[in-house]
Amino acid sequence: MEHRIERIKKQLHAQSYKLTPQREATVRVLLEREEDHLSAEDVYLLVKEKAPEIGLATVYRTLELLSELKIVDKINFGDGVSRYDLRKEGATHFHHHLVCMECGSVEEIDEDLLEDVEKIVQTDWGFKVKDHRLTFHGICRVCQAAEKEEDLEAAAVQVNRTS
Amino acid sequence: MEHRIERIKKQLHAQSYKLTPQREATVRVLLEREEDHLSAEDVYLLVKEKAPEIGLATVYRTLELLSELKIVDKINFGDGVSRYDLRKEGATHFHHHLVCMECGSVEEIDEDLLEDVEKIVQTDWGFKVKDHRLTFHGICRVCQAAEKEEDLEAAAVQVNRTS
DNA sequence: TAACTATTTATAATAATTATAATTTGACAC
DNA sequence: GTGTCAAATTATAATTATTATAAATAGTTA
Repeated sequence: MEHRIERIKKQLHAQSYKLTPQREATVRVLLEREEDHLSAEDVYLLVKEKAPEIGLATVYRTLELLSELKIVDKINFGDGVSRYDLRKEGATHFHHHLVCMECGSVEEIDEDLLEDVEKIVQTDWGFKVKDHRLTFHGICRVCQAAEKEEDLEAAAVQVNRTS
Repeated sequence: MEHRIERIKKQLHAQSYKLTPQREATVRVLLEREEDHLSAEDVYLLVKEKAPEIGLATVYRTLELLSELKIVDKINFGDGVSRYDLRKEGATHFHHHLVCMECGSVEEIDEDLLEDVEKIVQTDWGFKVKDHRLTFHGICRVCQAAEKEEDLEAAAVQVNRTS
């Protein structure tokens, strides 16, 4: 944790930004909740626990700054709120997401998976790829199991009826 | 054009929705500007030219409806506005986008390209993929050429100076 | 024609985000 | 240490996109 804070501090200093207490508190929240996909509001509420005097605008500005420095990625899953996602250390690309259409859960995929596709885009479309956003919408493992369960129960009812 | 309107009319009727004059005007705008990625506001302004009495809320509702019926796809390029993109006739998947970080242009890719990746996601993550959103951010062909141009000019200045 | 439902309009409300002005903080010169 | 300055923050207002509400309209069926 401290190590990553240090690294981020250096990244900020490299662009002559400071790691103010407010910014540090924000980064800490992001590190602690790395698995989640927090909205600015979410971050604000969590940061307030550490630094109650912080303002919402500061959180927005901090997230914007971290986003410009590619420390976090800003992503939108179509619910009208921007969410902020820490980039893994050393990752050159943004990771992918699996959004469940049933339960709304969001899973991350760190593997690249797009190397071949990006090559095709570069050669066939002449587009120099710098970054990507890939999100799959579908049914997660858990909800698939639940559906199967329901189907079995429905089938059982059928059998009871006809027998 | 008329043929596609007819098809959309049928798709609406199949779910017992009607193709009202307002809805038809909206669909016509989307068809005419198929290459663009219009926001609700953009659509509203264009529809107003055909049907000046239409209300913004109706446009929103219509786009929402078309989106539910998978006639259009709602997409967000990170500028805080939802954009609406007609699905190609018969397309089962949403097409991909190339967003230029220099000039902001948006190009479309109709090829699927993700078949292999989706297979991997299904088998390795147990996630049943229903749809996807893939956007590449980078430099388009035109801006790359412009950059090369600039580099050449800069080099020429160097040569003039040192000679 | 009357009754009913879906749709639309006009407007208000909400929610997310950004801008503004005043204040605070921290670094550096003296 | 004190004064000065720029950057950052706070509190608040403003803006923007979107959604909700109530009344009016249109189209359909009995």
